[in-house]
Order: sequence, then structure tokens, then C-alpha cells
Amino acid sequence: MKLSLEDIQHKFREYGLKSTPQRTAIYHVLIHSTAHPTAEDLFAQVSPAHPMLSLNTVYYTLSVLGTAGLVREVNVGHDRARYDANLTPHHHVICQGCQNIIDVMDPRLDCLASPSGLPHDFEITSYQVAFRGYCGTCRQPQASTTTSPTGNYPASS
Amino acid sequence: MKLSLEDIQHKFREYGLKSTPQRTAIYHVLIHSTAHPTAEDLFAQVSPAHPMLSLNTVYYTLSVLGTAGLVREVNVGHDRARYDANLTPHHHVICQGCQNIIDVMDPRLDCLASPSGLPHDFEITSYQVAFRGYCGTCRQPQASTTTSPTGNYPASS
DNA sequence: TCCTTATTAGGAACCATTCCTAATTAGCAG
DNA sequence: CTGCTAATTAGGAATGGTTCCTAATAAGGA
Ligand SMILES: [Mn+2]
Ligand SMILES: [Mn+2]
Ligand SMILES: [Zn+2]
Ligand SMILES: [Zn+2]
Repeated sequence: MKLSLEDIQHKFREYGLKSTPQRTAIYHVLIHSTAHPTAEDLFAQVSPAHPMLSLNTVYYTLSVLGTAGLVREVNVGHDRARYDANLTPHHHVICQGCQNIIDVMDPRLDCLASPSGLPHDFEITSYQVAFRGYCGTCRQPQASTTTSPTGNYPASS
Repeated sequence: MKLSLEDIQHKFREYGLKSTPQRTAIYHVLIHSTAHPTAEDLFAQVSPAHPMLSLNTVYYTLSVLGTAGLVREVNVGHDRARYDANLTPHHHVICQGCQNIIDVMDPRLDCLASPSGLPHDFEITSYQVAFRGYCGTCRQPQASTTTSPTGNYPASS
């Protein structure tokens, strides 16, 4: 189901959000992406059509949509944030070579029980499984990574 | 099993790592912590005994221990890195109020099958479940957070 | 004991993100 | 349609965690 810009404007009004060209364009790119883009990725993709767009607006927009529940940050590590507008419950596979993130929708993962051994007053609201490994083109962990592994510290993990 | 400083020095030699007072102290604090501390947390805890310690050394040490497989970064988001020296397979519960991280060792979580729908050539090497919610003292998501929620952007999620 | 190389400390640099501010604009009421 | 008001935007500065760079130090092996 491909949402048009009009569909998105409609959705924004349903959610009580103001509809602006920038906001619509950003969400439009994000919802039709499966790449879990960064703020800068989105900025790069929306910029051609909105030359005055500022990266700050992308961050602000993502935080507004996040608060509204239309966008989630993907939990992949402490590096830069990746965003996801796919609200159906799902999990992720992260390639440790190229950092690509693939959706996983195995229904067996959606019925994990609340874990044992928690404090009684802890209330769990969600959970997510993060699989890690190497995609076909990134095998042999130390070679052929798309982004050249610079850095003075030894690579951890 | 509480490891003494001597035990740790022994372990380092087993792993082919040089044993220095700073490195030993950092690992000693980390392995006896259940708090998944940040680099700065470790720096603060080790500093009294090693006044000349630099934060840089903490980062360097963590990266060396990470490469050796003695320490793992905990996957809790894109903010600052948290570290864990608990190598037994386990998962985490993160309080979205105070950001505390609790270990979960439910064996039911340690036998999740490889998810369906993956590219055939993707090789999964590990996975982790991240539960999120609110601890007893952080209920009512918008109130009583330990760290006051400053920031101009609306809080996402 | 001496050598070689890793480690350390300290400072600067980096960069993703947030903060600050003034101008613009969307949505609403009249 | 017109004007009001608060949200949104753009741009620039600031922040802060992490990494980079360098010279001095110290660990482990010969
Ligand atoms: Mn996803
Ligand atoms: Mn842990
Ligand atoms: Zn890959
Ligand atoms: Zn809490």
C-alpha cells in the first residue's frame, strides 16, 4: 500500500499534526523505505525537492512523529540513530559489516513471554529482538566491508 | 565468584593481554558491576585509586578487552555506550525512565530459532532481546524521572 | 638488563545531535 | 476571506561522547 502525499496529509490531520510540505516529504520517504535511514539519509533524499530543507527540521520532524507514534527509532547501538516508520511489530537483523538492517517478521518472535527474574514492579511495555551477523557480501568479517574500517582502536566485537 | 586483582592479571595473561594497573582496575570494576556502566562511570569509579587515569585510557582499554572478547557493548540505543563483562548469554531489560539496565537470564530466550524470511546467505552469529518498560520508581512515564527530561524536542517514544 | 612495542595521558579534533533565535506558515476563529 | 497565534522552519552556535594525534612511560620478552 503506497501512500501518496495526499494520503499522508490526511493521516497527519487524523493524528492532530500540522501538515507541512517538509514534514510530508520526510515521512513519505521514510514510510516507503526499508533501509532504516538516518536523519542525514532522509535529508539527502528529501533535499532535491526541498532545497531549503535544514537537517534540523529533519530531526525536529522525526521527534514530532516519534511522539505521535508514527515513527520509531531502531535500536542498533550507540552510534547514530536509524528510523523506521513500519509500525507492524517486527524485529531486525543487522549486518555487522555494512550496517544494513533487514526487517524480520517471524510471528514466533511476537509471543515471547515476560522474562522471569524481574523485580515485581517492573512493567514491560515492548521488546525487540536484534539478530546480528553478516550478509552475503560481508562474509569474512575482517574483509570487504563497504565502509572502510578506519579507527585507531581495535575493532570491538 | 569474586575475582581479585591477581585473578584478573592471571586472566589477562591467559588471553595474551598486557596487565597494567589501569587495565586491571577498570576490568575489576566492570566485572563486579551489574549496572552496565558507561566509560565515564568506569572512569569515575577507578579515578580515586588512579588519579592520573585518563578517560581516553578507559575507552582504549574497553576496546582492547572488547576485541579480546572479555567485554561487550550493550545494545540499548544510539546514545552513549554501556559496557558489560558478563559473558554468559543473557538479555536485558531497560527502564525508559532512569535508563537502568537489568540482566535477564531466562533460558527460554536462549533457544530462539533463526528467523524465517532471511536472505539465504545471511549468517547470524548472535542475537539479543531488549525488553523496555518502566521500573517501580519510574512508573507514570511523564513524571518522576531521575534525570530531568530537558530538551526542546518532544520526547520520542 | 635492554629492546621493542603496547599502553598511557593529555590535548585537540570530530560529528551527530541539540540548543537558540528570528522569520515563516498552518490551522483556526471571526 | 482576513487576521491571530502557536507551531514549524532554517541557520548558526553549542554540546558532548568518542576518536585522533602525540610524546612519554612501562610491560613482557630476549
Ligand atoms: Mn524495521
Ligand atoms: Mn548484562
Ligand atoms: Zn553486510
Ligand atoms: Zn527506572
